[in-house]
Amino acid sequence: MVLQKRLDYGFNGYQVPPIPRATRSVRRRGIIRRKADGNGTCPFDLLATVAGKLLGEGESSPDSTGSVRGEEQGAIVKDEKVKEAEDRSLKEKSYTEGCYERGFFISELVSQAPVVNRSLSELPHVQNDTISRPASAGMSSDCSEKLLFAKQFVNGESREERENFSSKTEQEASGCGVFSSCTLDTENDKQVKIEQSNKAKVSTDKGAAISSSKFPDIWDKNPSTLVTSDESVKLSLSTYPAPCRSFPVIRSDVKLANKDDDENSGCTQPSTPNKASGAPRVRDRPIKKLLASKYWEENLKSDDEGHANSGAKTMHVYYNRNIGYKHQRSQRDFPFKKRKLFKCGSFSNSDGEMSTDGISSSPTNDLHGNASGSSKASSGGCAAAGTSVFNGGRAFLRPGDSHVKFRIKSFKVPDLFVDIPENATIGSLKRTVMEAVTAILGGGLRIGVVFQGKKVRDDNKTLLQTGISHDYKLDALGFSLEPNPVQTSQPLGQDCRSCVLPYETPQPLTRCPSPSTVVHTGIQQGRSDDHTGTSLSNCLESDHESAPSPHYAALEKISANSRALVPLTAVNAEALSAVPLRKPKRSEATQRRIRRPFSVSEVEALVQAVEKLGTGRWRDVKLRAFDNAKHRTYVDLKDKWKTLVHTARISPQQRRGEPVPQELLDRVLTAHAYWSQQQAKQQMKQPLETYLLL
DNA sequence: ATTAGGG
DNA sequence: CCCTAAT
Repeated sequence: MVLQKRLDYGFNGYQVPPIPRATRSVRRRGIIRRKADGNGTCPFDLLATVAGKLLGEGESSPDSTGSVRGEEQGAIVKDEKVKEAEDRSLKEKSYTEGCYERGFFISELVSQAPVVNRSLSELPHVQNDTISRPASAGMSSDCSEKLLFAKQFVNGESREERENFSSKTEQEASGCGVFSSCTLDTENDKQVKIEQSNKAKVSTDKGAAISSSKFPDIWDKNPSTLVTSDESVKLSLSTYPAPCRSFPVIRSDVKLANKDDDENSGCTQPSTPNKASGAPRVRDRPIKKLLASKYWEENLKSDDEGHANSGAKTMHVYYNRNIGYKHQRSQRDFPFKKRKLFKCGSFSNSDGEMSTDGISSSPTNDLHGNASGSSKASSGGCAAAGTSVFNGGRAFLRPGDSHVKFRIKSFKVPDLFVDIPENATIGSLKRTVMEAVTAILGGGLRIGVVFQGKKVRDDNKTLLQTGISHDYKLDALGFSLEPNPVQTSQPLGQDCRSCVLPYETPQPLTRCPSPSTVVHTGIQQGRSDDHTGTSLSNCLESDHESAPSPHYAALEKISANSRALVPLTAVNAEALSAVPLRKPKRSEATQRRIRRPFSVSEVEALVQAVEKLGTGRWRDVKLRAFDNAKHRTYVDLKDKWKTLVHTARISPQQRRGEPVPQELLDRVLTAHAYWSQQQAKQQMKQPLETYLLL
């Protein structure tokens, strides 16, 4: 009967009808786990929150299970697969002739071989095994012959997967590409430029190019399988140049700049759509984020003009990425719209300072008065949120004013390590960087205060006692963002205790001028700080997710009057609480995964798999065609199929996105119809059997 | 963990 | 894509 049906259908690619599997020996793999939640345990949660919001939500989801899970797990799974395969072969009973012609299978195996540049000829054992594998005895049904073939097929399949694995691991092991060089402007450059021309025209580093290894187009070679090399590029991101440094320098030379001149730069600019993702060739491979270790370096003193000062110190802190990540997650539920509102996507810093400089001079409106002046700074800060060190600050002093006012110019990003496949899209790269940065901030930050080259550890000291008065020496005060000790596995060498809480200011709509945050990418070997690499802008223009709210610029304000920072702290906390600060609450907040449109190649693979396996076996489909696409879960595949069917039914005019070849859509409809029918049949038989049993 | 469907 | 209910 089944056979008849099948023949009627005339499609010989279908394999077997869905068979309920009582037991699964193979589990998970590539399943995206979300809902990582972490509680803000750091004392400076506030700051972390702020920073996180500034950054906006991190893009990529933690779908990558990491590159570590190579061979070891692979080996395990292999066996399981074989087991399952055999297991299944014994269970599946309704087979149809057409499918089991050896030729068919063999060719299938060949065409589906996940190994990019291999053919069966190179893998004799596979072929042999596939063909000569003896059928296991113990079949009870009368379709032993069919089972035999089925088994062969299944075995072949598992073989295929084995091969898949080995090749994968191989490539994983050796596929560490390297970005050769990138360039971009340094912040210092910008600063200089800005200083020179009041116009604050900043050359963005958008041009930063990743001149690097070719982006192998694996797709072309084997479009039907989603297996690609696992070559990945590891980027070491750090501030440029070299170890991030720069403490903000409080300066008295307040400059006013044309506010509008720089508004067009940076993230407000329309970004080039990330077409790459749609292209079949560019595989949105899981991004392996190896942000395991982060280095926080800071050199004390050195103003943003590039004047290196003496007394430079460097501090390395081992930063636990996982923890940071959790926090990152927890911050993600920040209202998307909010982020959009403020088109502040970059970590740029040049703008704010220059432009507004609305020096809030009024001694009285510490909070509101500053809002105007600081707001801008905030924007700058916001941009820089993902950084570890304040880059610059400005003091606004007024005679007779016992308050010390200043503004943080920017932050710099500490070293980050990113592991990303070569064929990843720029968009994903940006996302990754964003995530890295966010992770840091999410890990909890605290502020360190450096005065005259020394860390001020005593939080109880007053500014006056410390020497920070309205007539303190300029350039003597600095701030730093430091990893939270609570989250840090390694106590910072030079622990700094002092801190200043973030000062939140009402933020008018401002934008970030130029994506100046320079991310320094270098060849990452383990976690050596290699600063020879290149830099990239990590302004995620293409992804509107980069709209941190300027609200949270970690801007501190020091009042010479306030005995200590305590009073201010209270105020700040209060101010913050008034803002949509929902992070602490929804610690388990999850972020919506980034949208990753299926490429034609993927659709092709999906269709092919479904034709063979049918609908309703998404796990198998996943394993079969998307085993290496870690970001595609079976649910995704199912959803995609759903939309594909829908797409196929609507008129071409109504379709959106990357057009799917009509041919594929036709196959979708055909397969869908077929399997729907099968399913219906299955349903029919069910009650019948039940009836017979009774 | 998977599947199926609605949102 | 997300979320859930039901397996």
